[in-house]
Amino acid sequence: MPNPKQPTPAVRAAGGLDRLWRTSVGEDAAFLLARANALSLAAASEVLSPLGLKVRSYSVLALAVSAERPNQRELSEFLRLDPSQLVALIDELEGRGLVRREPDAADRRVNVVVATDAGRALCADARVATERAEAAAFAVLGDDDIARLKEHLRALAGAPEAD
Amino acid sequence: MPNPKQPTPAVRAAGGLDRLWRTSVGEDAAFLLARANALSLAAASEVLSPLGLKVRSYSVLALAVSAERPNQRELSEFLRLDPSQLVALIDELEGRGLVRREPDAADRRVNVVVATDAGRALCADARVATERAEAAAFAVLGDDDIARLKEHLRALAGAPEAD
DNA sequence: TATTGTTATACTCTATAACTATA
DNA sequence: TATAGTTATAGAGTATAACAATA
Repeated sequence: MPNPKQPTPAVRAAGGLDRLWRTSVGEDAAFLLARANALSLAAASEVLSPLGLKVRSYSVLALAVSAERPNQRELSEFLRLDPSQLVALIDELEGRGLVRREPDAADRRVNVVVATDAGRALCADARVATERAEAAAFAVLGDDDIARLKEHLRALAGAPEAD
Repeated sequence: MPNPKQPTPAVRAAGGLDRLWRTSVGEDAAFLLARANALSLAAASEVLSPLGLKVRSYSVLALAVSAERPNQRELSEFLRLDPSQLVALIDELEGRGLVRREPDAADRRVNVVVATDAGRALCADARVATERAEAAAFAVLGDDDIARLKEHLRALAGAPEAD
């Protein structure tokens, strides 16, 4: 139901939601962050769904496509998901032929997760779709503001400083 | 497990997570937003837990404390929660004597949710705690940056323009 | 007939612990 | 003995539909 419609009668009768935006909650950075995230997540989910991907599986796929050859433990820490959750995500992607587990030669316990050609193709499509959705979701801000916002979020998210 | 520790051996052997930050995922605004939100959420949850509150119940309580006298439908739309979820949240707060349902005189179907004295007191404590936690979580940014970030997030979150 | 709040239910995430195979 | 990946399971969170009271 978290899908927005027009306000219901009981809300309009009370004067609309703007009233509530003026409370302390509407000033709370954590609340704003949560809301912005929910909207961005919903936008991404919507365009990924026709491709058979969720935000989670897309982020795994995108990392598997990269040249960095991440192993499961790295994906787990980077995405802040439990290793057991990654198993399920990778199982599904592997079952669809989008991704492959390659045992590391140096340490045969670790699996490197790499994308197949099909995975690369799908990921490219998904990337176009999400970038378009993201642009729409962030359209209320100007380009400079978006750039600054991303810098700030990178800092909050704990990204390494350098460049 | 989403609780951070020091990197595991398999991660350090691969060169640390900074590699993965340099992929396209590390540039994705939606990913950054999700990560920043997860960290802020975890920080808030941690300080609210000793007060017997979760982020959800705290936001309901904070709105009930406000002078705006929100009804359940307004809370539902503002917090983007299904009405049925609010029932459970309010049931719990009411059971603890923090909140009261007051039937609206004009339309007896609607319940206005108002905080009790105990609810106000607890909310005040919770607000101090979360503000402190928030300050710590955002400490990597300067005051000006935080102010600008909040403006941007307000815009993304769909807050009304005026002031 | 429509709407508010409620109940019931199924489904998806998330968290936890125990297991295996390698080291 | 410790770690990577796996399995199994229980809990929290989420979405959906149907219901009673009121409009």
